[in-house]
Amino acid sequence: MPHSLKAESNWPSPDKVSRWRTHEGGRTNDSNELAPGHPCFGCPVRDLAVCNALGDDELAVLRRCGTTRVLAPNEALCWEGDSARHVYSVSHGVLRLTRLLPDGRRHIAGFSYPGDFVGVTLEDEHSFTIEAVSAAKLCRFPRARFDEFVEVHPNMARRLYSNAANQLVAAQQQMVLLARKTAPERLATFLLQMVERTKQVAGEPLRARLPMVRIDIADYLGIRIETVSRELGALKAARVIRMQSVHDLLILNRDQLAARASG
Amino acid sequence: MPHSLKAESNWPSPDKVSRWRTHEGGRTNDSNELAPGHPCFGCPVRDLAVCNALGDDELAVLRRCGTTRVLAPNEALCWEGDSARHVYSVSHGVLRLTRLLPDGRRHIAGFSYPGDFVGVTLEDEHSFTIEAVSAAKLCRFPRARFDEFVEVHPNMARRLYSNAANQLVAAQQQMVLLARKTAPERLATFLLQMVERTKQVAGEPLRARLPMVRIDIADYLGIRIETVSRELGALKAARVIRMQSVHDLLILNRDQLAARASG
DNA sequence: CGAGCGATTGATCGCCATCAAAGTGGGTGG
DNA sequence: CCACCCACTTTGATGGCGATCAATCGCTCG
Repeated sequence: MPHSLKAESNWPSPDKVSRWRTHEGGRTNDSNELAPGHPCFGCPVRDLAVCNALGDDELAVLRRCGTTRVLAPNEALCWEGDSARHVYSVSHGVLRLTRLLPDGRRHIAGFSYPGDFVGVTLEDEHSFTIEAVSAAKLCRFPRARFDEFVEVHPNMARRLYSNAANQLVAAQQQMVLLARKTAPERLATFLLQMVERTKQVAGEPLRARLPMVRIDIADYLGIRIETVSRELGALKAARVIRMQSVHDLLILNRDQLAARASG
Repeated sequence: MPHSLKAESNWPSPDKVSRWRTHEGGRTNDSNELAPGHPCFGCPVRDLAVCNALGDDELAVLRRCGTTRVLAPNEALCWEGDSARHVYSVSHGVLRLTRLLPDGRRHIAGFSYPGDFVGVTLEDEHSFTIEAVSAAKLCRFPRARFDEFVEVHPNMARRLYSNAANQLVAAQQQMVLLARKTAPERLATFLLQMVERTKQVAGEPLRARLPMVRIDIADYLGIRIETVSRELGALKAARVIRMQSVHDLLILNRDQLAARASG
């Protein structure tokens, strides 16, 4: 593991990994095929993403062309304009997809979580700079090999299509937000999205984990960092949220949050 | 032809249609299969869209389940939330895909031109209200039949995927515009898009046809109608454009327009 | 303990929205 | 054929939201 990762503890210990695997119903016999040193050993997204669409035999084929890539926070996976020679599947951590205008104005098209594809494109070049928000780990596939694989496995092709369609739906949602919502509405909408992406514990209050820094939120919502702060402050003052820490919110009143999001 | 179409002259006369067909290289023998009364007779987008990905035999199969639908200006093809029972391919005219916030704020996700698919979704419901900007004509396919067809024709599946990928790229472009560009930049960017979609005549000055009304432009760009007018006025004053009519612009200085679009 | 970065809070400014009032032109009916 | 009408567009005056500029806070790390 490269030294660029600040804390070893960011990664699951081996026995944690084992627990995850046994929690995933159905495919346990397949763990027998994997040596602990194999790149896919203990991958927590076995039942998400790429792998979900595949039978064990198909997966074995795909595995052979995949390697892993580890990113430290803020480390780039690729730059906008790089030739698109690989596709990736996120297994740990969160990434951001950013794009710059010539004068440096920045936009974040989205955040990618474990189970998401990144770097998939029909173009020759990556259209985004992809960076780690938090320490991240990915499966990397050479594009040529991946394309061949898709060609032979209709399930994977369907999966890719459905992935593109879902991303399109999300992008259309976001366009409405950017075109027509006010700053408070943007923040509320964003927090609801983050609630969805945060693992909740039954019986405990609703939480929203914000793995990214304030400027990432601002560049995602098309506002400024000061506005993000002020609107969070307003939600706090209105007792809609409470801040456990800068990256960790409690949602005290989800209905109120939804009302402020305007659809 | 329904009376809702104001002017018969909006549609190509039969001999015009014939000229178009002979302009399309390659598939002329296939015209023998079509009686003049057939819905696909003389379709000017035979080599675009759906049909392009298919051989003549495949196309014949698809044809059997397609009918045509004609729309008067501002007539709706479907409403946001309607169950998505059909998919369409635009053959004439321009459509707009709109979405409303609960309080009536409107956003236009995009405009669809001849050759474009519309109404294609993986959801059960249409996610947009689709309306005619100008008098329009479409090929309509029952979704169930269309899905079956796609299932059996990998070329069509690839075509659909590529279509989704392209729409995604366009949506990502538009998000940057909405998140980070100023009003003058938005207008300039939009005009460049319209130049691309306008058929140019070699040797004549560059033109941009704007089939939609000002409020559609505003709702597409996330600004107000008055701002659209003012920025068009500014471009006119700067001798970057000239207005032949409200819907028809001459581009006097494309480089200047590109400079004002900021990428 | 101090340095430095990110977050917050405060003060002011400017772009674009909003409100208001013509101007324009295509279509209709007299 | 002309005059009116109505919808769309343009232009003008004002205001507000969020950007910008500026200062402070507070946490993490050396």
